[in-house]
Amino acid sequence: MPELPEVETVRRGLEPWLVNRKIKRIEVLHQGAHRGYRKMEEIPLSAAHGSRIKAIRRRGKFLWFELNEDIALVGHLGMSGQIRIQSRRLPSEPHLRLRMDFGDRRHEFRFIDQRTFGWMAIDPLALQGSDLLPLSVLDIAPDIFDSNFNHKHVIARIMSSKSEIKRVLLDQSILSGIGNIYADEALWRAKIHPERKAATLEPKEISAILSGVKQVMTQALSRGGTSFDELYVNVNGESGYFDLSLRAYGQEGEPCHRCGTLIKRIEFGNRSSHFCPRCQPRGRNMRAITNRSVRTR
DNA sequence: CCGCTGCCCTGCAGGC
DNA sequence: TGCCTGCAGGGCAGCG
Repeated sequence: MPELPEVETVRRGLEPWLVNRKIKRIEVLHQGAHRGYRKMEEIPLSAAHGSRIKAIRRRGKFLWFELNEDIALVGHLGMSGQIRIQSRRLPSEPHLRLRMDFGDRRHEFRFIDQRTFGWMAIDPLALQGSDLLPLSVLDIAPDIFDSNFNHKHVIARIMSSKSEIKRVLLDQSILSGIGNIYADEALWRAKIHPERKAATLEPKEISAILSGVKQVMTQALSRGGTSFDELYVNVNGESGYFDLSLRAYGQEGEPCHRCGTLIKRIEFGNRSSHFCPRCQPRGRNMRAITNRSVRTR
């Protein structure tokens, strides 16, 4: 599942191939790959034909190619999206959704997406402060590596939420780039229960979560950066290059690396949270709400 | 305005 | 063996 470190790895991998190159042709092989984003006016991807890619930028999990001061080609990998610089001669992948000719004799850009939650679209750029952002990114908060990231402001926003901290961490309008995996990992590092109400957290505890986020993402980035070769600019989601370092996510029934207590999995909404019941206690304020996690066994 | 649920989609694992 | 169900989870629409 591509979260910030995976998208950033893709961005870094694409830069040497695409910056200053001209988009010759984009071919959409699956309509879903170019579905209208929100109520955005749908501009055909062919509008990018002939444009030079000035820069490749990222905020949170959103990636975009800046084409000029007015327009960008924006992409989101969704859950299963992959971007590869691939030999033109290789046959189409089973879930190839879009390909782009960027003027390289031997290689082309391929967008592959099994579950089709990903998309690419032409999006007008707008000024936000000193940043040029695609319209679809205007509501996305700066991520933890962004120079606009404001630690105090984010702490205040988290504390003013009425939700559980896990939900808040997944809210891309407060702090972007975090998905289910990194949320669980950061909470494990900070020793905070995923169902703690955000408003009950001390600033110190939120700082611990934020540094957990930064640590685990930095670690993932350093590994992701070493895992791709010349042709593949993306990380292979299935290879689990980061699995070795996972302490909570997907570790149900495994002993906690700190205390040996078995990691527990609980449902929330349509998804799940993984945590150590001993290192990450609910805290007094949670006891009244539910004992669902106890009932699962 | 805010918070939460349901939904989009496909492949795969596990149960019967 | 084959069918069915549930699960994976990004983010949005729509509801209360």
